[in-house]
Amino acid sequence: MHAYRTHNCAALRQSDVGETVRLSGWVHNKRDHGGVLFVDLRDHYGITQVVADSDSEALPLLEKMRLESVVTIDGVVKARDGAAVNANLPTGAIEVFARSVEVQSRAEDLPLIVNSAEDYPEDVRLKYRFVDLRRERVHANIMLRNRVITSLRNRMIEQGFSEFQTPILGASSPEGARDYLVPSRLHPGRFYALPQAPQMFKQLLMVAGFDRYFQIAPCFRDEDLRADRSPEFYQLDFEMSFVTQEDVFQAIEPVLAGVFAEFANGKSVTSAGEFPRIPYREAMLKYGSDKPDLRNPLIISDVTDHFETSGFGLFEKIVGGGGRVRVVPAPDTQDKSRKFFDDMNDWARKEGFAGLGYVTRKGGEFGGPIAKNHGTEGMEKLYAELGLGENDGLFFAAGKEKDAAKLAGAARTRVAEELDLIEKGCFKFCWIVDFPMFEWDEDLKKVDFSHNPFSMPQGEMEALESKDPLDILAWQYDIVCNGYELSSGAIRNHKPEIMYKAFEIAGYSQEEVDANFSGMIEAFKLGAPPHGGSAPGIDRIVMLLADEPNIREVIAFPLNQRAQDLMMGAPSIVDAKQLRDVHIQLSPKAREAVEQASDAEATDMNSNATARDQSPEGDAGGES
RNA sequence: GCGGGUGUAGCUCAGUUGGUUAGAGUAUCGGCCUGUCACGCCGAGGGUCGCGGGUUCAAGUCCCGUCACUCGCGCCA
Repeated sequence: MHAYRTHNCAALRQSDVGETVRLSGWVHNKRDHGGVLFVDLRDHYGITQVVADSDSEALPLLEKMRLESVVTIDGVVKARDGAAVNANLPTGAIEVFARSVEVQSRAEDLPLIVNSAEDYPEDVRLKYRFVDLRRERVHANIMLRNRVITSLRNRMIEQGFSEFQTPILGASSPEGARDYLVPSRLHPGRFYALPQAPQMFKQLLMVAGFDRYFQIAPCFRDEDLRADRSPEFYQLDFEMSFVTQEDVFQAIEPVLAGVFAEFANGKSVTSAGEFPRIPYREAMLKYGSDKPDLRNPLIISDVTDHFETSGFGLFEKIVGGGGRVRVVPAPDTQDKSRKFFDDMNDWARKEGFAGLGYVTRKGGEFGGPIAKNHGTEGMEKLYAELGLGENDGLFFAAGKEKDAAKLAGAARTRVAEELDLIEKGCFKFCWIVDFPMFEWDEDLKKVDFSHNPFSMPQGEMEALESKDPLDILAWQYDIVCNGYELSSGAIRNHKPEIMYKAFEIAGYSQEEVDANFSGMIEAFKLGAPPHGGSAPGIDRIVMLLADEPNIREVIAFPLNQRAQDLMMGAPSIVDAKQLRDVHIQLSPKAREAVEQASDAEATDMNSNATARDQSPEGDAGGES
């Protein structure tokens, strides 16, 4: 007989009755009836009820066994009597009568309870993640993640992509997010950077002639976190040669639509080939966002021209100053109280906006200060143009175009949530296309890249030379699903002269470009195919499929919101020798912080830090 | 960096206008119980009310500061 098990904890059925079996697992739950004891034995696969009574030598041992101890049970499979059958359990028709038990590992008092769906504070969950991961929901999430990644990989291979690995220790790039830096021992004063994305390398793979690359790529960004943002995350990174934007869309839509349909659990999914394409400017107007949630039926409209001359002075002033007025409909709000509308305004102010105006309409009757000042005739004209009914309210966002769009976008989401208008049970995809190549940087008073500087401008060199930079669009696109940005991608700029020109428009000299991006520029001078790609975020895909509001729920060992690993104590204090090895000296401020932390950890037994941190010699922990 | 929320037993939470010895559930320990599956019943232990300061005869409760976690903004694809 196998040392630990003949079956897993989900395997046994009616047909196994009478078999002598050996099961191993965790003590999930116990029900002690004095003369008879029930133990729910759990492993990765499921739960089997183990029973022991006074005829079994296992009884006294099992009685004393704490929850989450690991045991091996030898016993016999018995059928359960009719009333005792548990229909909720796949193994519910049988139980294992325990003859003997071997204790593999005794559990002490638990910091959180595995057999409960109770919500625990995240710091407790993350510090004891190995226990947390035993719980049904997170365990299922991590397994879903595994299946999603396997499916993505297979689908990419089916599409003719090959998987490659790219370096983790790379060069720092001044573009984009802050890098995680790694000091170099062999090269004093120099640093590696962890990849924000394998951007350069995947493009170089195209230059190297591999044609279709993909990778389940780890990416790192040293920026502040959000519920849907982790400092380390995985992307389905891919790149293709000799393709147009359309080719990229046709390659990836079946992969995403396919994997979502596979794991959507009954939810509907936008079909491959039917992802709507929404130009960036249209998205900003109609949805007030470049990642619109298309489950939300509300559409924003621009009504600026109605308020050029209006009795409503505030809007007239904003419009006169070049601002815009955007509106979000609030359909069928005839029964909503004044408080509903005032609360929306309070919410907008709390979010840092100037305020959210509103008009009520109940049975055709307009209400609210804007309607009063603007006049019934003006309001009717406005409503007719927008196609609104006699019970539809209207929220107003006014200000500079960017602010008005942003407020309208936030209000669109808020109104739809309040009125419960968001369609359920579906995944709605879209492409956001035609991103502007450049934007006006208000702080630096100059033109700058609005997104990725390595995207090909639409119209290429001719556009750069002849058009207003702010009117130039890029072959750049995002995939959005239910309001989450799943990926961004582009047809790359593979022509050095166009790249120099684009950087010149953004105020960078050829020397600066050469200094920062010499590797790629050199490559493009030695025969580069036109190429493009994208990189859907895997954590976000799993998060959507698992219907989780937080990315950490689908990562086995996530960092907390301050980018710490509460279980292993990262980032940790390192000893002086390690610092010397990599030619690093701490600033006075850093040294002070380290000393304070060491003192605090030495005295504070409630500290989250592990004992390892306290060892000044640094020789106590790890596997080195 | 900024704003919101939270912080009371190992864990989840309650705690009134400031007023007796800070409660419940769960976990743990002890006792009872032969058919439960969130088993049930009886009992016990377990508290620096995040921390520091202040107001007061009296603070979990009010005020100031601070720390931690979290959500959002800034930042970031």
